[in-house]
Amino acid sequence: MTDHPTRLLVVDDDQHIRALLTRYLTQEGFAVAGVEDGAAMDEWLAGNQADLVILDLMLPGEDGLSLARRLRRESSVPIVMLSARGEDIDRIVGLEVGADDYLAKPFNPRELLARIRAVLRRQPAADPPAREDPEAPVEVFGPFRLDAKRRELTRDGEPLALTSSEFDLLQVFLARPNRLLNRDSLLDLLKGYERSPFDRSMDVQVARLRSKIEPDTKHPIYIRTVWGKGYIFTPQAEP
Amino acid sequence: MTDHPTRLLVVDDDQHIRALLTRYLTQEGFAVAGVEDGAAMDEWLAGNQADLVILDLMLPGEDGLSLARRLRRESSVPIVMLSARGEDIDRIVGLEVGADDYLAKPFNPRELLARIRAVLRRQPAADPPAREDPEAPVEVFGPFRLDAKRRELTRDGEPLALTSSEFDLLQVFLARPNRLLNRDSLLDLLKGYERSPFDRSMDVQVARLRSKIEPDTKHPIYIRTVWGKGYIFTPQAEP
DNA sequence: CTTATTTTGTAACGAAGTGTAACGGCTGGC
DNA sequence: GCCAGCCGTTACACTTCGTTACAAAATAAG
Repeated sequence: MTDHPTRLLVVDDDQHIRALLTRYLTQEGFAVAGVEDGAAMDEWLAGNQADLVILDLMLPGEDGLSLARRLRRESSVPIVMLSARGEDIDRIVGLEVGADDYLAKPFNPRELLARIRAVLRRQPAADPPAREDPEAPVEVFGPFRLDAKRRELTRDGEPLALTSSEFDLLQVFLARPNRLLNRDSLLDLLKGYERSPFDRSMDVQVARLRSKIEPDTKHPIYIRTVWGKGYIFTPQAEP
Repeated sequence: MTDHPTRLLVVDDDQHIRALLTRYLTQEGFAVAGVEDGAAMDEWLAGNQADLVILDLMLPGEDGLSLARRLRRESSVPIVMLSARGEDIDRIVGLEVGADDYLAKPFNPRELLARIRAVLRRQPAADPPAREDPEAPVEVFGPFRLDAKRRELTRDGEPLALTSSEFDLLQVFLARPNRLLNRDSLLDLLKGYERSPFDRSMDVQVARLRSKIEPDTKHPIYIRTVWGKGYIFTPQAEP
């Protein structure tokens, strides 16, 4: 679970609307920043991070549609668009551009709030692997090559089928090489919830992953057990 | 149906009126720009396109009548004239010059709105040539090429028939590359309604789309499943 | 060293999630 | 009205993954 308030960025050239939204949404528990156009948005995002962007369609300079496309290309931050147009055709335009929801002006702030919450709720809360690696989408260890974007693992170039959670687990290990990871941490990282006393699911997951990547599961070289403590992932040099 | 808001240009030297009209007409769903005289109008039109021009009769420098004549000479954009003088003679002169309608100050914004709509309705969408959008609505992934405007998909140049909802789905994916999209979001984006607990329609739609674009549906490379979460679209580099 | 206790590995089971073929209601063209 | 095609629903097979049970391994106790 996050330990900071959800950060919203409002991009609208109307000072009045920015003030209104900032006041209202702050009051609802969000951290709200407001900027007036795309250039200011870029500047703000260079130094800050948003959990959701509220984007006006009509902006001076680069317009909202174009901004949304740009945002989408470089991040997966949820977008809610505001627009004066409310017809169905607009919904499609919004979709094409990659917005998550769409609201026609004039709007009821309560409705905007509801949509923001709905979008955030739908946002897969705990996808640790997805935000694990903003930089390096491809990791190599031994004969393996893991592509985070495509969620694909290959050994010597041959694709090796992992299930979703096996992949997530491997990614968590890969991001923390040579580090002891206990079962509680792993479960928290992967599922986002507390581990109950007799939960063995991590053991089983580790066993399943080992069976796919270890040359000899009896003597694992990648994922080693530290008795009474947890597991350590040790990437091997290429053979 | 147009795929952008109707763009209005207000030419009036009174800052107050420009602000009023901009606010009011924006709220009614138009994209509104305001300039204060003929020179500014020319400048604006050099870089933008208007679907209708609202022109004050009394202007500093070149007056509204003259502007209307010039506009008429070089384009067929509809013109609504505003004037402080409300006599019949002016009305006739305004129309004679080529304006499409005429309104005396002080006017009720609602009436202006009604006249704008009436003029636009009369205008038989006769401007397809002028309407080319700067954004290329064409996306490329792998051997595919998706043209949003024509709603066409081609593979290696060969047209590939998609149904309209398959096309919509692909478009939604394409606008959100490398991003986990759960079934709730997809259904909301595509159909606009909540997903009921056992709704499998997205699964079926995804299967149908896969069968048309994936080389091997057993091992999809474009639309991958994340078990328990949703789908991720990963555009591949060109082969 | 022998035995008891704790921890781990893994096979097996079953609930839940997913792929997809088949069915049928609906719509739009003729 | 007929036909074709679209698409939501359903059914069923298959996959995934948490749980459980039990054996093996590691450690602690005697």
